[in-house]
Amino acid sequence: MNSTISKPTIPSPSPSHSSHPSSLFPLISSCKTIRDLTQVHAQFIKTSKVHDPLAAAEILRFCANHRDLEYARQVFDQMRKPNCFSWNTIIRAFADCSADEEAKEAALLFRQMVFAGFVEPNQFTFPSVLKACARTGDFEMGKQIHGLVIKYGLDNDVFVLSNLVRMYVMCGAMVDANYLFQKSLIDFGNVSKVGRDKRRQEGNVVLWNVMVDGYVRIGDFRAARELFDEMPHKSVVSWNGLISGYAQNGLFKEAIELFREMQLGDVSPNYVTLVSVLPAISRLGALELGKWVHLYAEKNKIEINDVLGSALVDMYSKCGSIEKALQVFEKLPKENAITWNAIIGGLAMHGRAKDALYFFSRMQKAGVMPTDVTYIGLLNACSHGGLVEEGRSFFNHMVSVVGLEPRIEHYGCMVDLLGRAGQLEEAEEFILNMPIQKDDVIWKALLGACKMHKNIEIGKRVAEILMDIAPRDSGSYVALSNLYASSGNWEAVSEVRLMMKDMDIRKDPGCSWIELDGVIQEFLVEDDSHHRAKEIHSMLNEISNQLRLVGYSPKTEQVLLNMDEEEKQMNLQHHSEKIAIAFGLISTGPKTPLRIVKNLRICEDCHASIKLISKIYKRKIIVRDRKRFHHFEHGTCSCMDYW
DNA sequence: GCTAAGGCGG
Repeated sequence: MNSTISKPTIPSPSPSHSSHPSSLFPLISSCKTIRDLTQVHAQFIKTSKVHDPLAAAEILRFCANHRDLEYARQVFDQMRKPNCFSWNTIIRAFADCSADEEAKEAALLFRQMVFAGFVEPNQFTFPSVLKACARTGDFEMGKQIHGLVIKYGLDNDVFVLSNLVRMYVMCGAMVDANYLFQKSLIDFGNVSKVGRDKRRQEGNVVLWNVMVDGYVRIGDFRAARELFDEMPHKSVVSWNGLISGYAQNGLFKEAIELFREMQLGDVSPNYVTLVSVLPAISRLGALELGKWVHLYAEKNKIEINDVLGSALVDMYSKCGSIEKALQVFEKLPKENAITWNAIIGGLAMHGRAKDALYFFSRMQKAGVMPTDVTYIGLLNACSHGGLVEEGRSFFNHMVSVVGLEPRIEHYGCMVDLLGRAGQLEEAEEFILNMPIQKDDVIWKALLGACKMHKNIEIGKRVAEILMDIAPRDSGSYVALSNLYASSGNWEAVSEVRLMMKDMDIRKDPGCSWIELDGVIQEFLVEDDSHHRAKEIHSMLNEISNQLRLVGYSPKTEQVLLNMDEEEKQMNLQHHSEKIAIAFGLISTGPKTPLRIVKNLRICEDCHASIKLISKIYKRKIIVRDRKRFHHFEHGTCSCMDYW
């Protein structure tokens, strides 16, 4: 199956960006920090200006914008008769906060406002309080507020309505949301009637967006897409919402496909579009498209700030271009840990352990506090570089110096680190002693290490645990089977195979892809569905002859099945990464580097043969497997055969 | 004065 990626034609820039409302109080607008504000506030108290509701509200707003809710609350509590404006500001301040506690406070404030009865909530109050209900998922309160909306006759306000729909969506009440959505469409009449009213149409788009988002949230992508396609008018947010929805739910191809489709229409991608689509590009390793996005940002004067920049760094790393990632990184503002995490993780993935450690020291010098994700990158770097002692000390550093609670991921990294280095007993010990709930992933890390070091004793033990806690997962069966196969215990192999058959558990099919001229070409294991299958097949034969000529003998230990030697060799020859490479060789000019992405880990035979292929055909071959990169050149691999 | 979309991870 192929999916097409757009050709790099860069459209013209889109006008954007909002303007800041000017303040009635120049003293307040000249404030930069809360400290500045306290001085102005003091002066306002002295001059009694603080009793001007507008002035007080602006102070309130400033605190809210600077996330100093405590101060905002004080200012609010000192108001003798807060008007509707002030209530709205304080409620909004709490509702905007991402924490549940604050959202609850917003709802509480709203109750007080209604019960006090001095001022009535208006169309500006409801969006905020509904947002708070949405955040806490307070369906009961949400319904009550819906009642109040009707009581105050605000159920035809697009802002209020879209927040009501959103509240239902976030409370998981899609039926209610949809009912309200349909009803409002009817109430508004069709689009041609409201088309003249720009504001209303915009509100209408939000309503649609919120509904599409709702279906995305409940994972109903078919309904989301249907609604999206039916939209009478799409804004850039409509596109961004679905693109990011796809990308965040593992539907990378769909995300990219939609991004491509967007370019055919009249809505131009903006900053958020790029940030949303980049993770999908990264995951698929679609370097050409990634470069296009980078160029688009530059041509359209979209600021490459830390957020977009980190996404680009990650994209270049995951698409095999660590040098380009480093280039982008150096131009970024570096006060944010995520930016550092992206480059450290990237270096780790490319096996450049020492560089990753060096960047960490730079990060510390820059005074940026590492986060738990930083340590995942560092531990990965140590793991791929065989730096066991360094890894241990990073783990300790994280806990005792930085005071971060290690999460299951960090334990996973440690097990991987110890396991890869052959310290299997210690790795097992480490798991047994960890203070938090063990999951399947952590045992799988150990099982992988057992397979790597052919330790059947521990391997069996781990596999049994795994089959108990994740009985439907093919990974543990395959790993166990490989473990037995590597020691030639074919009887045990077929036992595992039988078990899998009985339980109808299938091995995840190996799959590799290569991007050529903007098209992602995907190959499954033993794939002969490609329109150039014949040429690919003869190239595969040629490769295997060439390999034999230089004295290569296939490493058949990892083949799952008990087949005769010839069959096994044929089986290996048809691994998806080899097919992708054969296709790459016949489809590109001499010396063009080949970039392959594989969904699983690369097998030993493929690794050894690709080293030789890079020498025989004088090609740089960059393979990204499930865990990391392998740069093959002149017969060697950047992983130094340690992966 | 109010609504919709966002980067790093075993």
